[in-house]
Order: sequence, then structure tokens, then C-alpha cells
Amino acid sequence: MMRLDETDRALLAMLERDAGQGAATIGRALGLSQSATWRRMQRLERAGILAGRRLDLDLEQLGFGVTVFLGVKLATKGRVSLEDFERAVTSIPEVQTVSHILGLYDYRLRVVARDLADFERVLRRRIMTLPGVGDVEANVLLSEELRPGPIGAA
Amino acid sequence: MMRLDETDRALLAMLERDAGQGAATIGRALGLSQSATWRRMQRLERAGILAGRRLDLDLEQLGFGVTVFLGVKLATKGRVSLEDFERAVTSIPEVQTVSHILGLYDYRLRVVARDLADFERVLRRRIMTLPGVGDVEANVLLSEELRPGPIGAA
DNA sequence: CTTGAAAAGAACTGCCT
DNA sequence: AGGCAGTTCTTTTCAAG
Repeated sequence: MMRLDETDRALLAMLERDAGQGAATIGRALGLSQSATWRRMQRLERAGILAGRRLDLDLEQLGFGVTVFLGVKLATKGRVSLEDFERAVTSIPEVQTVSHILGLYDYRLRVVARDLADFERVLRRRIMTLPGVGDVEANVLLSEELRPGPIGAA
Repeated sequence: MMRLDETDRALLAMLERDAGQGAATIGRALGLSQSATWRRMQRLERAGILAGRRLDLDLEQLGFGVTVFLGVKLATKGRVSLEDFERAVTSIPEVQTVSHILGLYDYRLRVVARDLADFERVLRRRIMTLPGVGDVEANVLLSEELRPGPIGAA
């Protein structure tokens, strides 16, 4: 676990607001030269802290107007059940995230669909037919706000 | 809502795997010229489909080993309650995502902490003291897999 | 949609403080 | 560490087919 100074934190905070910025832009904002900033970014990447950049897609625009959180409880929970379930669920295109969690439900899935009718199709044909699925709870997403996280602040 | 052809989908699928790639790299993989690929990316950005790039941070490496999903039920639910809660909750650094949802709980929060002791501090001092908070349910994240989503596939 | 070419900018390197 | 100067690569824009 690498040590970060205040400059690293400020750098990460800037990148978190927009990961498309280059070393020159960030350096200007931090009062650093392009090469100094670039070297810091390199160091953070090599340390694995900066793991990559992910695309921010507008799902609405792409015709996926519905996002649903699904809590899934498995009926049988051996090691094989978990692996079977995970392998099967990750092959469903509409499933964006598979989170293995501790609690009443074993998994939390983030599922996108074109509309509620489309979601029902995915739920009935793809999710409910998964191996070992027991109880399922669904929560339709109304709105969402993403926050910078504790890095820039702490 | 813009129309996408197969090439656009392939392009987005590539960017989804790694948003740091340039037009030249992607074009080579798709059998397109750099300029053709670049123009497609521009079009997707102007249409708002490509909304931006987000940083992929390794929270473990940064010392945040614990992620918890919190379901929060509000005790009183007027328009003012929702807005008060949202304003207050978004000012907590450890809260990464605030999702307004439909169901038993009103909000789903994604919270990160250094460890469980740190999480307990956040929960008791920051979350439970939020305006209007009623029932709270917590799910510790064990593991998570992110999937490409339905764009490249459909 | 392509190629080619020029201008601009970003990435990367080596050397110096 | 950071700054500076230079090289190399990619991006971006343009013209023309």
C-alpha cells in the first residue's frame, strides 16, 4: 500500500472529476510542470492505484431507460452453487454488476433494460431461470448521484 | 436518441474494455482508418452517448478495504425530507453513490471505509444522524464483477 | 469512406537543480 | 522530488479522391 502526499490526492481528485485530462492540464491546475505531473501519474499507475479508465455511457440515450437493483438469494449455497450462479449470471448482457454480499440476499445485481416490459422479460426468462435462484427482490432506480469518494477529501 | 450501427457498437465495446484507448488503436482493431474512427468517437461524444471517462481506482490499495451497501428508509417522506436527506448525505466523503430507489428502502448508498471499525464510525456518527433517517440495512461487499453491459452485445 | 500531409498537442526521455 | 528542453508519438484538422 503506497503512500500518497497531498499533491497525489489533489491529482486523483482532479482525475476523478474527469479522467480524460492530460498531465499538462492537471499540472497547470496544481502548479506543477507537465513532466512532474506525468511522472506522478506513472507512479500511481505502476502502483496499481490508478487501475484504468472506464467509459461513462448515457444509457438513457442508448435506449436503456430502466435500471433495477436485484437482490438474489440462493436456494442452495455450496461452493459449487456460488460458482455456477456467477458463471451463469455474468453471461447475461443486461447484467452490469454482480456483487457478492453478506446479508439477507447473497448477490446484488445491477440490471439495465429498455423499459419495464423488457425488464420483466429479462427477469422471467434469464434471472429466474438461473441455477439455484431462490428469493429475488427488485428495486427500480429513480435517480442516482455519483460522488468523488474519500480520496480527495481525506 | 441516436442510431448506432454495428461499427459504433464494436467501438463502444472496445472503449468499455479500456476507455484510455485512442482512435488509432481502436481503428486498427476494427479495420477502420484513424480518421474514420475519430469522427465516430466525436459523433458519439457530441450526441452525449459518450458522456465522459471515469477513473478506476483500486480502493484496496488506497487503504479502503471495506465497501458496504446501505439501504436507508426515511421516517418522513415529504419533498423537503428527500431534498434535505440528499443534500446531507452527499456531503459525507465516504459515500460514493446515492441511489434513489423504489421499494422497501428509499435510498441505496455505496459507502467505503478503511475497515469495519471505521465503517461503524461512519455509520453511527454520519449516517444515523442524517435528517429523517429511519430503518437502515447494511450489506458488506465480498467481491464484485463489472460486466461490459448490453451495448456491445445487443 | 479513404489517403496524405501539416499543425498542434500530448506523451515520454535525459539532464540538471 | 521538480523543472527544462528536446524527441517522439498521437491527435486533430484539412484537402482531395
